[in-house]
Amino acid sequence: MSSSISGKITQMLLDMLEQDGTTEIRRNDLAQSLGCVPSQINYVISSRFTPERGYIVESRRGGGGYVKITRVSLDFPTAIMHAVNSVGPSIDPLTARSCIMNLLAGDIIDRDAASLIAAALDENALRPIPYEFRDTARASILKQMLLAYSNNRKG
Amino acid sequence: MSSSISGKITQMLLDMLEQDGTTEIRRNDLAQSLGCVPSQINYVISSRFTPERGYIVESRRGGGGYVKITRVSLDFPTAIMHAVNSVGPSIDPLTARSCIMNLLAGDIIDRDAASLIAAALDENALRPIPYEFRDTARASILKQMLLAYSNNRKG
DNA sequence: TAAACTCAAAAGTCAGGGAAAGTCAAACGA
DNA sequence: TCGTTTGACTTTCCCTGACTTTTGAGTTTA
Repeated sequence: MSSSISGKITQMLLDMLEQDGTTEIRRNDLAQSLGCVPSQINYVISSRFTPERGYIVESRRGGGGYVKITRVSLDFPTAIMHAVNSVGPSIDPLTARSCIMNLLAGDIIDRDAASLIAAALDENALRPIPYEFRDTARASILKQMLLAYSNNRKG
Repeated sequence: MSSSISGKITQMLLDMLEQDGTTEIRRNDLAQSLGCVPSQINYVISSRFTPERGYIVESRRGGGGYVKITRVSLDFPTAIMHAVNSVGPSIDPLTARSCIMNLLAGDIIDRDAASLIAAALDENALRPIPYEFRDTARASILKQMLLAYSNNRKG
């Protein structure tokens, strides 16, 4: 498992996250120090530090660029994480709506959040997206928002 | 972020604005004291202190020239409408982000809302959308969310 | 004296080069 | 097969310097 380079990268990132659940790296430096090509960092991040596993990833290109990984706090996340994992890669408007309503009804999210999430996932908001991509986009947005909400609830 | 010179300039200007929402600088002096070329001040201003992000910039050339930056603060409905109208049909990730941050800084939206909106507009969330539609989708989603937030506050 | 004429001191513009991360598809391997 | 590894190419952002434009002040001229 960690005999592979990807395993080592994963372990290293996990170690860095151990401190306070967040870490900021320079992609090229990390690749350098681990003896791999920079793009392999992307591979590891996109295959292991996904929303489903409770991570938020931010980055910036150009001079002074960085990649920042944040682990969502696992304080009261189980319901949220359950929702995130149950969404799957694609979700239609009606299912999305009832997912939100369920979370609201279960007091997992508050009314303001429900309203914002519903707005973002609405067909009107997603109209500029070609039809065949809408449901996957909706799923992705929903997961990111739930994760952000969960992350915010740590204080 | 402030590892780059542009970041330092940005921070410095933000600090100056902190006082009373306005600041007047001598471009050359500021550049001198920060160890950069004068035109970099223009770069920072034109990329970060735009009307879209809630700032107005005035200046004069020649002897006794200056650059003046003012942060506009508006009441809730006006600010929301201004934001919605200033977005246009398309918006890139960075501009979207600072639009949100500006609303947050002006106490127009709260921290939870800012975090949720930011998550929905993040490149990660919008990744399933083909590149050429992303910015228009982002703009559409942003407007819908702001409108929803606005409606929620009234009712 | 008033209009016209320098002139230097500011700020603005722009294009190009460099640095850093992202993308993608092909090759590879257990 | 399916996950890994690689590297060529793209995109974004930062930084610089040469060149342009504007402005106010001082000087000259009718």
